[in-house]
Amino acid sequence: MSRDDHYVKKCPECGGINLFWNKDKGEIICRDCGLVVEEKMVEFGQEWREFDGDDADKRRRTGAPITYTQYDKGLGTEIGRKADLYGLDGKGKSKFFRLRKWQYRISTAIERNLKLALAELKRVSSFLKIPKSVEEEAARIYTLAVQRGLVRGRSMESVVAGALYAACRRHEVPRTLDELSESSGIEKKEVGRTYRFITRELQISIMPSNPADYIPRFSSALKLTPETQSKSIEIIEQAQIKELTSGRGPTGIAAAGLYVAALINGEKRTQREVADVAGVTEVTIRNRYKELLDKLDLEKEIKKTKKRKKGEE
DNA sequence: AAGACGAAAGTGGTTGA
DNA sequence: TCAACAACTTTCGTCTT
Repeated sequence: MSRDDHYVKKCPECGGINLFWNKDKGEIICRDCGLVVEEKMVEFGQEWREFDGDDADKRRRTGAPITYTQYDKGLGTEIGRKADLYGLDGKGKSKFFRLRKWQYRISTAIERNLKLALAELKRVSSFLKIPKSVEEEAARIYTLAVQRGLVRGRSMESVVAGALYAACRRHEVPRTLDELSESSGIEKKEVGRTYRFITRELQISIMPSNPADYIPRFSSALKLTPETQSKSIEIIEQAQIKELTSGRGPTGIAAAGLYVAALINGEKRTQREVADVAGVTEVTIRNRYKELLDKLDLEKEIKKTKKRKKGEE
């Protein structure tokens, strides 16, 4: 598994192929649109299995997280090469062996943990119908988290949920915290907390999620037509232009946009129904909805469809 | 009777001193 | 570390369809 296989060759934003891999910062940037395609690239091969023998001339990876963002490639202390023994006195040697024993213990513990965690991750992501690529990203994030010892004091499940949430966000196929919470059995608060914690600790930067990303899922859950779906995305885009979206919860905006779009296309859903699939309350939908009506001239359109409906009868 | 509306009080998280 | 603050929720009474 070479590292390159995992990473997109095309910019997901503009489709450009003019990607620039900045090895020092460990990120891939699209030169056409400036999107940071991948950051904090890490080798995710299975090398952690390999440091048992002394013969290996390969890089050891135990314990320390290896990111390309740090000047010394992570904590970077590599224990285990015979060559390192030269010039050590007795004390030095015993220290060497002690450290290596530790390294061994840590590594097997990590391995065990990973096995369990990846099973859990698989379960949750299949429950939520999360794409394979996102699942893999989550696995990477989780692996990093264990290697850094971020799981200590937290349940494995909650870290898995947090990693998944982060992966979904990064791939712009967001799931709500409620959904993660329901499928993993971890409290919503806790999922959010670990999410914030691991993204901060691993320095994974995540764009604020776009309300439009939620539309396809909500829309199909409500059995709305594709026309309504694209209408709602249109509405949300307009809302973003008028800066109605900043600081607001994206799910609320998505819900309100969908609600209005359904109204306009004469596929009315109740606020309750929309609120349920979006995981917000009717009140929030009402507030966003009101703002949308105020700032975007949507009332005309709604009246239009109402009249049209009357005429049909 | 169900849905939509809006006021008021409460919750959890962020921010800035 | 604490208080102010914004967004969102819960609850509840009233209006509309």
